Amino acid sequence: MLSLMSPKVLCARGELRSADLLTLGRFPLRGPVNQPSGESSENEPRKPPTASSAKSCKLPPRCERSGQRGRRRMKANDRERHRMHNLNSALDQLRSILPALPEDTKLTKIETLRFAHNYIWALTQTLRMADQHTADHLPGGSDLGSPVSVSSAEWDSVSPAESAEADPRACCTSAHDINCKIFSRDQPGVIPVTFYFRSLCAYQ
DNA sequence: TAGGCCATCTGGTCCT
DNA sequence: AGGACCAGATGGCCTA
Repeated sequence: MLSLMSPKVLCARGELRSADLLTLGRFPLRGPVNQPSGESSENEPRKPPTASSAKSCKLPPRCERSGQRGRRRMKANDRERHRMHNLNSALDQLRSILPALPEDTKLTKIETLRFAHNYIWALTQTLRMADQHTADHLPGGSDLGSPVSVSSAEWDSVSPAESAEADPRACCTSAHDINCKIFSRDQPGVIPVTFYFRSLCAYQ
């Protein structure tokens, strides 16, 4: 049974560390997320800012502006709003494919990007270790160039208690772990390779 | 109440 | 000229 533990790095929120593997910034996250993905409150138009909220500029506030310049500015604002909505939609799509998040939580933008980065890194490591496993166990030596031996990798969240059982080194009860089981086309069942990725500090 | 996160407005810059 | 992109500023909302 192979087991890979990321180095546990205790750090205050906001510190950036590169040592952690697949990590989430915090659990629980902010309060319940009511809107489904794609209809988040982020996309709800907010109240227009007051005149004082407009950057202290030499121009009069929007409501007082007219003419071609004002119309251009309003069009540009609309485009910018639309652009940011598209960006948020893409972030929502990214959130939706990240694994094992509690349903009532929502990653912030920066957490989403960091988690995605770490997730990709972890999947890369998964494939690498699966190849190594195949090379070690199949007759005829290594076949490091063929990741096809792995048909899927299943990711679950593991409660802190479970993870502590699975790995007595797990000591941070505030963290959730991501458990990855590698399935193989070559062998029925589960290759006994399990990763426990600490989810304590997402920052790097 | 302070701090984090966010949407929005805005002007500047670059590109087509 | 107009659109895309960016970063700064601002205020609202929410949570600890």
